[in-house]
Amino acid sequence: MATRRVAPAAPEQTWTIREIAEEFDVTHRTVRHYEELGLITPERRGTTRIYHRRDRTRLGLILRGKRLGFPLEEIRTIIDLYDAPRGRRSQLEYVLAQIDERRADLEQRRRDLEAALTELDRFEDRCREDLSRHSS
Amino acid sequence: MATRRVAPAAPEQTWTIREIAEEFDVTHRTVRHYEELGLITPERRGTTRIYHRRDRTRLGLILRGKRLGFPLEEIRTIIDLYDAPRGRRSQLEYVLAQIDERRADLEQRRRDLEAALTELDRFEDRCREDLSRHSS
DNA sequence: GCAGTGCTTGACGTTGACGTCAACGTAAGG
DNA sequence: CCTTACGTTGACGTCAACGTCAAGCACTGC
Repeated sequence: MATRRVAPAAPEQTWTIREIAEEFDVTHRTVRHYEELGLITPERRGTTRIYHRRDRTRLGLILRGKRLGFPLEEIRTIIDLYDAPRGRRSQLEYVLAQIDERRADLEQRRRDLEAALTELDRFEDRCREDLSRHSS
Repeated sequence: MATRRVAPAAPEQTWTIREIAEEFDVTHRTVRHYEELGLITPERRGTTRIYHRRDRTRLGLILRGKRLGFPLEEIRTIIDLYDAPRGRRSQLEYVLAQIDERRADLEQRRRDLEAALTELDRFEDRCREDLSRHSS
């Protein structure tokens, strides 16, 4: 495998709490709450929080997890999984087992989702039939 | 369309609160809570609650909605939609509009879900690569 | 007839996920 | 130098979704 060339230390872009909060359409209180629970750990310049791309990525994962109905504690274990050490074989196997659990969970949700959409479609068909009878 | 023959008033099966709670693997307190919020309205024989097939169907919808991460109040508006009066044309059109909103919501969740599953797959691939390097 | 067992209604407690102050630090502009 | 804007840390409030008693009725079996 070819070795990658590293960019010459471009001054990485950072964000303030207000900026990422507005960008993701949450309040700064929400962002701080996630930090209290250990879901994001922004850099500190003195006392001020500095957010990097990594933090933005994590915030995106958190909010998607929320839209899917996962509790924050569970979300933490999930995104921590992506950053978990995978050096030793046993660690890797643990991570792979966790992945399987996660997938099973997500696939259950997918089944629920497909069922809900199917029912919704059938219901719409019935309504449209009723509507056409009105017109005739 | 042919008229349907109605079954000769078979003694419809009913359930007690304990029975449906166990069947759906929730506590009776949960079932009562859903009733307090108006999500199910079991028959009353004296003071005792009697659950019919209709209530079981609704409970199933509620729990699926929960697995998909919907709040109970929203779930109520959804399942009420299925029982909403659709006699007048305006009512039908309202219901159809609601259906569209619901579908948009569900499809957003589906996108989130697919994205999460795709990322999980890619992550598993990386882990399996690491693992194979261990073995070599 | 009385003890269980199951069902009932309150009423209060708890947990998760933030909202909402209050009180203060700090860097920039007028 | 003083205001203004944005940042910070507590601490407490709130709302949803139940859990957890307590206390009582109603039928069943012995």
